[in-house]
Amino acid sequence: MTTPAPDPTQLLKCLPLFQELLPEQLQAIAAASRQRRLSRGGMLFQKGDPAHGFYVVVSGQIKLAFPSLQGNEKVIEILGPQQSFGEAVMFMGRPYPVFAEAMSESLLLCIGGEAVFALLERDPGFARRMLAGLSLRLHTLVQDIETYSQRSATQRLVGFLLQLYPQGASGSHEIRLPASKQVIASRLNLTPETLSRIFHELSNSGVIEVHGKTVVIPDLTRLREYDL
Amino acid sequence: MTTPAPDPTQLLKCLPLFQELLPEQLQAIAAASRQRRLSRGGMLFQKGDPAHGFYVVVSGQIKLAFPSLQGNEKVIEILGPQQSFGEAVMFMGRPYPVFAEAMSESLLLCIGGEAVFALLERDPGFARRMLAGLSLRLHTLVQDIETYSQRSATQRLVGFLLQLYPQGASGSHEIRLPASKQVIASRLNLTPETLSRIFHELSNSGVIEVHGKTVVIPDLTRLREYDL
DNA sequence: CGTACCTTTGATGTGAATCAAGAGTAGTGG
DNA sequence: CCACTACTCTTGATTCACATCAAAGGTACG
Repeated sequence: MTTPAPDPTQLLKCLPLFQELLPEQLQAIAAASRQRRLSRGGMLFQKGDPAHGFYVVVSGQIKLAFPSLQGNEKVIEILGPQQSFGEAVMFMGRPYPVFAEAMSESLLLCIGGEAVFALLERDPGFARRMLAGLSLRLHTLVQDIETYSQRSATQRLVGFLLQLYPQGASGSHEIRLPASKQVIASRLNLTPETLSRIFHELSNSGVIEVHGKTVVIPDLTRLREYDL
Repeated sequence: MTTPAPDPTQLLKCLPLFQELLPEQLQAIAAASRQRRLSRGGMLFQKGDPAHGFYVVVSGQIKLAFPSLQGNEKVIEILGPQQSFGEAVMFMGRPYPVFAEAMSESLLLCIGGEAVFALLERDPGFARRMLAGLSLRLHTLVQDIETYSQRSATQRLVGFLLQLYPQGASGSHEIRLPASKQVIASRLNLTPETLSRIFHELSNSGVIEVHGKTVVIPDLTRLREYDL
């Protein structure tokens, strides 16, 4: 039933973060990492759990979110293959500020903190790549704040769709939503009802067509206009 | 008129980031840094400017914000002495995503990127502190998003006041607002009108007293209850 | 002491949440 | 293959928090 365990070294070397490491360094990291399988709905960690390392998504999808008293959680990020998370928390030796749940059958690599710290000692280039990676995330978050605070619900959705649109690809004009509309609504800080209504409006004005999880964009330029 | 230029090395060694550097390392950093004076309203950099280094506030106050078409800008952060900013952008070699403006007569240290990169090569401990510093910022931003998206205007203000409240200090019960109410409103993603009304409500219910920029908190516990 | 900017106060407007059903859609097991 | 349950998604009516508009005090400072 379960797919065969892939070689961790192979997986690691595909990550931007580890791109330029020497084989022996890769080995060291690989040795300090464990694989972790989760089925849909499985919890990787809870908010408040202590962090001993960071994670890389190999396959599947993981969502990071805040639990909420009334069960309506707030999704911070939806992570796919090749994306990593938890580095920041590891460096600070703090508990996780969010929880992580698998949205589908997922495979993860869990990389122990000690190995990273050891590598940091020896390879300044590694430090620099790590720093750059973290900076990128910071940058993204700053933009998220801009988004949340200055843009309407419609603009947020359009921005999201545009971001999903394969770079420069002018062929297909078709997007597959990466998650259920509920989850996307939460990511965009909207209720499912509102999201539904906006999809409807955009359809009516002919800017997009929605068929289940498929969104067709007949005129990219026109959609972009909503993005201000 | 201008205060005498202080010794950059003295300033640097007070910063958490540079706390444990060797004197010669401090020298190197100091050599690569320039001082920068700004008067109230002076611009340090604009959104979109290229980043060649990062900044440390020595004295005064700097605000980081997004420009906005209609002139109503969105304040991301208000930075005081000892705080630094721009590291993330420097590592990515990207232009600044926000602009920086002095809110009062300010003195800054501008630290060149090359010196930092060089130090990174030699001192893994420095790398680690840098990483931790950046991680902390990331953490804060994630919390900011939680704040913006899940909390009411009143809760945001109370949270802000609580954060301003000197740690554990049970003596004074008195806070000085670090900026004009306008600016604070923006930082909390509110209009000045709304902020004013909330201050009024909180005063009426006796949880706080407001006198200009001074806020008195007669009962800390009661204020905390608003914070949920 | 006057001009320019903060801050307050009141009246009104609105985007999105909430509440409340209903309509698909998808797995489950007989 | 067809109910049976359980979601996810839509649609409409209503509400509410906060923004916007407008105008009047306050305060700071050249």
